[in-house]
Amino acid sequence: MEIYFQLISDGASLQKACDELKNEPYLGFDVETTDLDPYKGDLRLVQLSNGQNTKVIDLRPVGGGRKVRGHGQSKGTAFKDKGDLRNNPDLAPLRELLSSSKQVKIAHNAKFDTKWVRHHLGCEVGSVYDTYLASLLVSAGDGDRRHGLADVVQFFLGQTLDKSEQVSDWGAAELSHSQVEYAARDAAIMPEVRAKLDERIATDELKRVLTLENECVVPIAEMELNGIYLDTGRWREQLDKNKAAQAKFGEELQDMLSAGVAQASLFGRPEINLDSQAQVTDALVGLGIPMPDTTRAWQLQPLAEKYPAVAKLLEYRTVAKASSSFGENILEFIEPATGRIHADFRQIGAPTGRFSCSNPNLQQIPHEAEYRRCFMAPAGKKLVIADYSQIELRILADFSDDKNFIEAFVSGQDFHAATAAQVFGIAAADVTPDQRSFAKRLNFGVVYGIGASRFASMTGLTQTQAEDTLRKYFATYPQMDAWLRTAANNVKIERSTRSGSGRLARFNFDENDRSSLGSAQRYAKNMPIQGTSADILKRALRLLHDDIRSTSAKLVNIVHDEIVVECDAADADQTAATLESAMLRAGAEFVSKVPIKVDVHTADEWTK
DNA sequence: GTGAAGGGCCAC
DNA sequence: AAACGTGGCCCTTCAC
Repeated sequence: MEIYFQLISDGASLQKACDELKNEPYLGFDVETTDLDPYKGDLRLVQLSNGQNTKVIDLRPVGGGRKVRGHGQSKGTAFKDKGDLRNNPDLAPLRELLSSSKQVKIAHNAKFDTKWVRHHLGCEVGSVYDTYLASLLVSAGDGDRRHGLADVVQFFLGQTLDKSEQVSDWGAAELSHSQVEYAARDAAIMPEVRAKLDERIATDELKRVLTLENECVVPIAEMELNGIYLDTGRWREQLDKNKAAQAKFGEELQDMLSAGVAQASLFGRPEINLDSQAQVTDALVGLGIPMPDTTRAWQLQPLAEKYPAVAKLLEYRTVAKASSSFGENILEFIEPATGRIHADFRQIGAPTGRFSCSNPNLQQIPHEAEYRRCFMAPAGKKLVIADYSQIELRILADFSDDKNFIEAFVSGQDFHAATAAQVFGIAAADVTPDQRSFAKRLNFGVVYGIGASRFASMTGLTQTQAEDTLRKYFATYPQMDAWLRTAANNVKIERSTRSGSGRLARFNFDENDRSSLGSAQRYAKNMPIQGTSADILKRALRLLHDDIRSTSAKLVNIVHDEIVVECDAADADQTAATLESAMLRAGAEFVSKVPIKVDVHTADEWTK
């Protein structure tokens, strides 16, 4: 497939090229780089295309090479030769085109491209259409579908896209004709991909959620570039404590277990791999302990009181987990160029719309202060930390329109105590700690579709008592009960459900398999709630992004219902007000019958 | 050696 | 599969 493209490598040609494209409503947009990490590599090419007319802009970060095989050569000086690309006046037309919101830039996984433009060209991409996110939305959680550009092009256009040049050497002094053509083709195809995708987006009624997602790309790109500061001294201190505890508990456990091993050798205690469930289980059985089918903590807990070795194993597991998952490895993610951690956030990490995070996962840092206090504001800065209070329960109350549940929120009292009072039919002041605890577990469990047996085992109630408490709970909130039942029933009828923004999830279950149906039904109850919570967070991120643009505030982390912003110490109060406002406005766009509550505070450390 | 699967556990 | 939803990371075990 031959396509028309033009290679640009001087200021005059760039100006002309940008003029040609500046009235297009949509532009295919792509970049080629020498690394996946903008802090490590160079930005080599920026491609823009209206579908017919494609410009490949060579920023030529490597010195020396001036020729591109098979192409005419430009007369001017290479962009990079004039120093930092961010200040190069020859690139002004490109920056203007990219940062304009009049031309929607269509890119596949636009977070990647916008990060490079932000860091290397110093400008924010104005308006984004992400075909990767659009494809994910259309697939509605079908995990079997792939969403690479080649897969999406194949699926929506029926064309085969050759991606073999993707991993070629983009730092080469001379790019081959094949490389440049590949680069041009990836940008040139985007308008057509968007057009086809958009038809599906329209018929599946996904316009609102796609807008939500597209508007969130740049805020997330910036958050990844911002990174978060981790005090390595503090982290090492905690890590050393854990290592010492692991060694100590390991020794003690080893001693206790060896008593149950048959062949105690002449050479001393036989070594057991304490991280092997199989070996540890064998040893515990050898001690005469009746072992349950799994050795997971919740199963072992009841045995811990009677058997010291089990208690020791649980202690060991806790510190072993801490020193493996939350130890040295996290320090390796600190980027030398910034001294900060730049994790990867997947915007549609779950079909519900929740983010996922990796390398490292900043959403699973233990809640204990010993860990969180290591994530800090650098000198002269503050962290502003805000989280939605019981957002999922408020969404459930709003969606189900349950009078009593809404009342529990509107009253503004301690929410779990208020539900306890309603469920047990007593005055709020008379609620015992036990009753409040039951109500709290129920409130949380209900959004996951908890059953009586699970509730019984987590509270210590008998099956009958648990069933009775659940019955009372749902009798107190009849509209909520009805909403959840309808959600479960719709699995078989509609075979799909949606969040507040219209995010779609289709069900995949085996009609004849009860547990498969059951799990689909629990998902159907949970997805609209979890999904709307994600919608609200994403909307808040966009509103926040626009509100802090010209301030010292920077987004540094998000954890499902929490937003962490770093700013100059002097701006902390203003930032807190801005953040709270953005989150409240976002909530109000999806929830109207229940007040949204945001807890916000300012600190030097990421702690409550 | 490498990679997938299984078990376990951290977050919300 | 904890008959409670969504993720990622670490370790062992087992197949290639």
